[in-house]
Amino acid sequence: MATTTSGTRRRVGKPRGSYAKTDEKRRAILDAALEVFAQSGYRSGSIRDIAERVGMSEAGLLHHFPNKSTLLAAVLERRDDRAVQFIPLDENFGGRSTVNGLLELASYNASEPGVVELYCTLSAEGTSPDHPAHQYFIDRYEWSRGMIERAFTIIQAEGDLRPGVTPASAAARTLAMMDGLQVQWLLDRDVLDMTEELRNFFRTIVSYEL
Amino acid sequence: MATTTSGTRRRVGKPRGSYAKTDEKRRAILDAALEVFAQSGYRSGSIRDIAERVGMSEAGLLHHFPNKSTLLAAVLERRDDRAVQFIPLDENFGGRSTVNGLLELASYNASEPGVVELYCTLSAEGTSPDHPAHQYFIDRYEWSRGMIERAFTIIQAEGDLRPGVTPASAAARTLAMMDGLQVQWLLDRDVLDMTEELRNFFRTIVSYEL
DNA sequence: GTCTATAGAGGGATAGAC
DNA sequence: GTCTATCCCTCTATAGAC
Repeated sequence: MATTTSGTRRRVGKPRGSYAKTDEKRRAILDAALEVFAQSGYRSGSIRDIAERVGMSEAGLLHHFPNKSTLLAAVLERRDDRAVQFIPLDENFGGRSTVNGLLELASYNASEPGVVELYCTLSAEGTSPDHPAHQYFIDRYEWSRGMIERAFTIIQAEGDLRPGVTPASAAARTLAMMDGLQVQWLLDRDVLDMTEELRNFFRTIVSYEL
Repeated sequence: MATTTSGTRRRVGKPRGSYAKTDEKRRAILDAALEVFAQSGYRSGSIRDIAERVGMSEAGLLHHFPNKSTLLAAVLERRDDRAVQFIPLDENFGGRSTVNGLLELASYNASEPGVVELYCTLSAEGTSPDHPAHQYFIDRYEWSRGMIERAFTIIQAEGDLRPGVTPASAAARTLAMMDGLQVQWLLDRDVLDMTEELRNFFRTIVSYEL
């Protein structure tokens, strides 16, 4: 096999080193796009703004990404594993490790306001059926709920889920709590400690010490 | 006192009846604006779209509201008491009645997707400091947290708050839960019962039967 | 790979006629 | 109170030069 495809780029018959600058540009564009989409949302965020931040023209930017929605998809794809990396998913997947991972994620989020803004803004915007990221968010929530539900099921089997709590309900409520805390935190970062409140929430769900 | 001011309108020296049609138009505009701002947000929602829905020109609409942000303020002001009406605020304010009121509010919300969309979309958009509704949402959350905190303080005094739960934390988390459930509900209305999940949440906060 | 130029759509707001 | 006409801005995307 002589061809490798990475996204839409083709790297056939040329030395890799000559693409270093292109990849750097792409990364710079994605960083700027994250900022802009986070602050203005997708619909109101402009390619012009992104291009300015990265120091190039709109046409220059569109050489790397054919259009705006492709750029959004690339931003989401790039940041997607961010959350997942906090949770051991393979054979090390466990109940308590997932809960701890979510707490660490909340803590990490508090250090990256831009990313919090991005997901908060885009998930609300993305509730519209005609939004380019609509299906992305549907899939993302479905997957996350399932993952967290499995974690709580394990905790329940260990006898550490509080009476009356079901794994499915607790999973949906965990995501809701994380999302909702972010809104209040973005409005006023001093009014609320996201990690501490998420921990308080978990204390009402599981019976072991946290 | 010969003058009455209602918003920016002045009704001096003319019979009230002659304004019935104007008020009707204003209401129609506000209804359309709610739909548009709910579906597209403030920044991407257009006066043009709102005017079309109400069957008039942009200039005609702008006769009633001088500009776009004034229109947004009017939409928010009009729908603001919606939530408050579910909670007895005067001398009848109480712990359990507030919790019940919030459950009824969640139930009402599920029957008015447009209003849920509006607040979900705008509160996320409004986290930006330059958004015209930014301060509105800061004030709104602060007021709501205080109100709910007072309710939980009463419940605590009655010995019905679960051990380890503080009124302030429970208040912030109650709002977070309501907001977060709405996002998931808007993405897929069959995946989740907002009222039931809010009730499940309250069960982890208070110790009396719900 | 990046630019200029431009097309073509859509937006907020104002002036002035009726 | 509502309209048409208009101004001037912003936006995405494409064509084609370099």
